[in-house]
Amino acid sequence: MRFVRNFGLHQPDQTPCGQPLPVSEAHAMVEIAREGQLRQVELARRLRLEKSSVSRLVTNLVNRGWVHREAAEGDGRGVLLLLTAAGTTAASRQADARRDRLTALLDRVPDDQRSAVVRALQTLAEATGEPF
Amino acid sequence: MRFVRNFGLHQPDQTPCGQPLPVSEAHAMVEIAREGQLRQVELARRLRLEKSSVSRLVTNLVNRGWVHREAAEGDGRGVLLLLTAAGTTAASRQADARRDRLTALLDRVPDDQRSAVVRALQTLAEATGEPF
DNA sequence: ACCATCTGGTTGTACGGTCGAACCATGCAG
DNA sequence: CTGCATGGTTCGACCGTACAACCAGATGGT
Repeated sequence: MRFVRNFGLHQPDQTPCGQPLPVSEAHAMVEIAREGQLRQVELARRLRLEKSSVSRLVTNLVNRGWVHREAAEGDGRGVLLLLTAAGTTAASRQADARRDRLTALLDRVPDDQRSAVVRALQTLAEATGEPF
Repeated sequence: MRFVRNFGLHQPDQTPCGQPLPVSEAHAMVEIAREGQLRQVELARRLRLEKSSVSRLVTNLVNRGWVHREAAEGDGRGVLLLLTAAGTTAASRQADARRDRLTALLDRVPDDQRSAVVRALQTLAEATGEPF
């Protein structure tokens, strides 16, 4: 709880890393950038959002010129998401901001605990991987 | 990011611990319960919220019958927050839910890493204690 | 003692993220 | 072919938050 508050995770309309970007959009960018291309339904699954929310979210990203919607091959219903050139640039800029912010954070934890903290967060992410 | 999503921290209108309660209200209850009494301005500082948001938030808690507003002694402007009897009950119920949820989460991390995870989160909370 | 300034709270307004439901089109199995 | 499931979109509503304007009580300098 303290970490959520202190880190600014309670305000969904801006990144804790200083980017003027809603948290969910930033997360979406990370997922799409990581995979190169992503089905919209898969994005919803990863972000734990309803498909309607994702539809809007993606529309926002498209309006920013970062994402391109494309028909998924082999399934006439699906939508495939890809980063535009501008999107790739934006994603790496955001990654930089994230890295800066996280190193600034880690600078404030004792040296001998840094790796433990990082490992702990990975462990937590895995532990929450599937509903419990 | 994965942890935030998986744990459900991205939806502010319900607790990740299953309580039908906005996250910020739950956090407020924790703070008030911990201190016994709390100045509203101090609650805003801890929750990292604007005073206007806190004013509304507290009004909600009052409407639930959980919190009692009282004039702060020694300062005619201030408001002192106290839990009602119902509020104390609710707080402990929420604490139970939180404990259950967190032990369920910890059950999914390897035994030899549990204490490390808990310690890491404490470290992170401290590291973000003051703006950086 | 007075006035300007600061501080704590409240209210009005606007914004935006999320969900659920209704709807449509496409895939799929019987 | 028919019924059901799946992927997306749009609509409506809800609610948490910030910012600005405002008020009242506190504070410090002259």
